Amino acid sequence: MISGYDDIPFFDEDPQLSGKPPAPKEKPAGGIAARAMAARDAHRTPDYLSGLNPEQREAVETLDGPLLVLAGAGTGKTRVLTTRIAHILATGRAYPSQMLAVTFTNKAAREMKERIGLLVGGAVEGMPWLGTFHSIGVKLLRRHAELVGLRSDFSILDTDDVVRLIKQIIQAEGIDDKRWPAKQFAGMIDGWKNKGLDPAQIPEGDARAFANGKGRELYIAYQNRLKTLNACDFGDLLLHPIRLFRANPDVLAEYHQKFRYILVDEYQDTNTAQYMWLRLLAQRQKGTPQNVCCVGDDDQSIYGWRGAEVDNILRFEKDFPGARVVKLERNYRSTAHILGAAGHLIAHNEDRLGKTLFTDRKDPDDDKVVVHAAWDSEEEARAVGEEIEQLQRQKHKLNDMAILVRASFQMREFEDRFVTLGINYRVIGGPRFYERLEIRDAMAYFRLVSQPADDLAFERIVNTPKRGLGDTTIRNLHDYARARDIPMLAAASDIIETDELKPKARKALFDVVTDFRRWQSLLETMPHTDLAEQILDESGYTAMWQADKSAEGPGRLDNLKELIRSMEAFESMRGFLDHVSLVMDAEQNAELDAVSIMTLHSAKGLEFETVFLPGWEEGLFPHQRALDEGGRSGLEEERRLAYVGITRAKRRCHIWFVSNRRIHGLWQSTLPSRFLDELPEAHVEVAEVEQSYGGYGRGGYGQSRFDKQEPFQNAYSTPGWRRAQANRTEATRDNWGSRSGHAVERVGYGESGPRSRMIEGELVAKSTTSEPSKFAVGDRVFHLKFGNGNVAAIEGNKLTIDFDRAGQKRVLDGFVERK
DNA sequence: CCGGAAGCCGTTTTT
DNA sequence: CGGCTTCCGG
Repeated sequence: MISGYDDIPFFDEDPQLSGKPPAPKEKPAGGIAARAMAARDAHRTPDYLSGLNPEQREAVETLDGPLLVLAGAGTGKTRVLTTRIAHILATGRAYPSQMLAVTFTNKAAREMKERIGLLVGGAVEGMPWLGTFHSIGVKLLRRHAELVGLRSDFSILDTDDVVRLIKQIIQAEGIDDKRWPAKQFAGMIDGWKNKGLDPAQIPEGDARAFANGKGRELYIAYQNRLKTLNACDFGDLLLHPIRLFRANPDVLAEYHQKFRYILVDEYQDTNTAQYMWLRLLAQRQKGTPQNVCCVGDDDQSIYGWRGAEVDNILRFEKDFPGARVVKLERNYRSTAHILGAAGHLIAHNEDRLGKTLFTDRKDPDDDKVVVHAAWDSEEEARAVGEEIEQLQRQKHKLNDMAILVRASFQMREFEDRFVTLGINYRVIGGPRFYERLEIRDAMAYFRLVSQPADDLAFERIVNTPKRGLGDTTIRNLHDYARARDIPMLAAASDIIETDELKPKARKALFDVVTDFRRWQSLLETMPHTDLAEQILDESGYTAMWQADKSAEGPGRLDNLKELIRSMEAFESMRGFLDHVSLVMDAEQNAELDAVSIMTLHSAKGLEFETVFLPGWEEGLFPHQRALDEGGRSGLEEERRLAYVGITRAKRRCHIWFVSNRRIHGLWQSTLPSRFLDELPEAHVEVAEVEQSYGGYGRGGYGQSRFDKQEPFQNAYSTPGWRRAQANRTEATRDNWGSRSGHAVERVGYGESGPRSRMIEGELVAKSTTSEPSKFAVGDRVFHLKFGNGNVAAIEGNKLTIDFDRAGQKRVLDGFVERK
């Protein structure tokens, strides 16, 4: 069971505690037994500490006072964090409930819980205050909602709700929402909240920048509206607790007393609001030590563009006087070449505390980091595909390989290629489970049942499925509700008693109101999963998808079932709603052996035996916009991103750049990234021409931009490299080896359509068997990526197809359908 | 209410 | 160029 927030009593979580915090055990009382135990413990290193290196151990054992752990990539950061917690528990310095441990993502929180569980044994039932900034914020707010003008059953709005709400507000103010898009304003509000700014505090310039000086006014209107809706946006989950603590020192003092140890992971990613939040909780009265431990890596700060303040970590020692700083630089992940390359690159940054990763690993067989050139992105994908096949032949698992791109549009080329080659892949990132239409609809039903003031939920589902409650009726109802300052559901309840609506609409609305009344009355008594199912059935929502004849229908019904199933892990509807608002992960299919494709941003924290880093070209990486908008610090963040990319690799790192890339539909020649020039020759080699340097007959482009450039002062002017340029041959045909099935997994992608973004799990072409193909030469077929074409030849399950637009390709038959 | 057509934009993403 | 959104018309 995943523990909800409301099952945990406030101060006496620990049965042993009987209402009082435990006496710290560092000074054993005078009893003989106690002294004996202390003596024994002094001579024995607990198991969990042995095996740590000296720095890690210092980070674990420095318990009193502020501590900053600068943990380089692959230096055992999570191990230190979890061991530290285990150590605090084992030495009896605090109960699990007296530790506040904050992470950025739910994934990180989950991982930490698991690993603590392994260390401490099942004894610790999670830690109630281990979670993301936001989930802990929710927990605080549920307890003290009334102090910030909310009720404790408040709703949490996601970005989509927020935009819709803002749009309404903009329109209500009589502002042209074309000229002043709600989305943009939502972004501005988010930015202000990241900085911890109330409407009164936003800079005058910002306030003027939107809608002819109405920025502040709109922000105020938005906050008022949220209050009426009894709702929070994500920013509020941080800001309300800050307000609450500032306005209620007594409440803050309770938490000061409660949290004996505070831990923050990924400190380099904290924004100003999170920083203020932390300062409030960490700054105790004079005399008591601030047991704050922040762990982070300034070299891996890659979220400046969304409000993260690297400065927080750079300034730690000033903020927390007397802080100890421990650097973890011994790397357990990568080869010396990989570390050498990454280290040399990141040394070009000025704004850093300065760390150098090292390893004892000495293996002459280790590969250097390899830089490859390709003619264009298609060739890049083809060559990467060939390398992957090569590795596969050497028995490397696809799960150990990843392609990390700067921008998601780069993924497509690789996907296309892998589909063609039959290489399994999974795409990580993008829209997720909870964002799917049917999930959001279902959630709106549940939200409205448990929080009747949630007008956004009401408006979302009042006419879904269709009930004949069109725009006119809804607008009437909306006005009616606003005029009386009551929620729309309540307004609906009133209005059906009047004759303001046409009989048909009135009846439909009556049914809706009656349904919700009934469901609300069941909320307390009926198990929430049963209720959820009943809601979806009785509302006609399930039936709506059952009646849907399109291809998506069945999938959506499956997703709804999955939603209900996932509710079982929660104790209440409320707990479940919080979970879905805050935790957006989709589960992965771990069974499937597949190459991972993701952005560099989502790769942070992961590691792979082999990493491919395509697209190292000026303009793409570093990205032009980062340079334009961020100047030097923008460039440095890009460089950190490159550093993150390289340091994901354990054994092999292959970097690519192309000479021509299609940008917004136009072919442009591109220059190799400056980051390539910043790699050290000692650890990097430039690939000789390996296999095909085809250009698919694009011989005319043979003059590469490259050849016209100033001579490179590094390896790219080597003979091998020049030969690579010269040796471009005509296209080699696709190289079909025999291989078994193929599967595509879309982790976290919702919605299907022409470009399917569904998790497909195992699918499509199961084998290379000799089973006779169900296609015949001459068949007219359709392929998802290549469009329509005619079958030209068949070998087993592989078809050669002349596509109308894409030319001749060889494709597994599972990927096409007969027209 | 649905669907075609026109227009717009074009990093990175969590909560 | 092309994908996605939005808008208007049937």
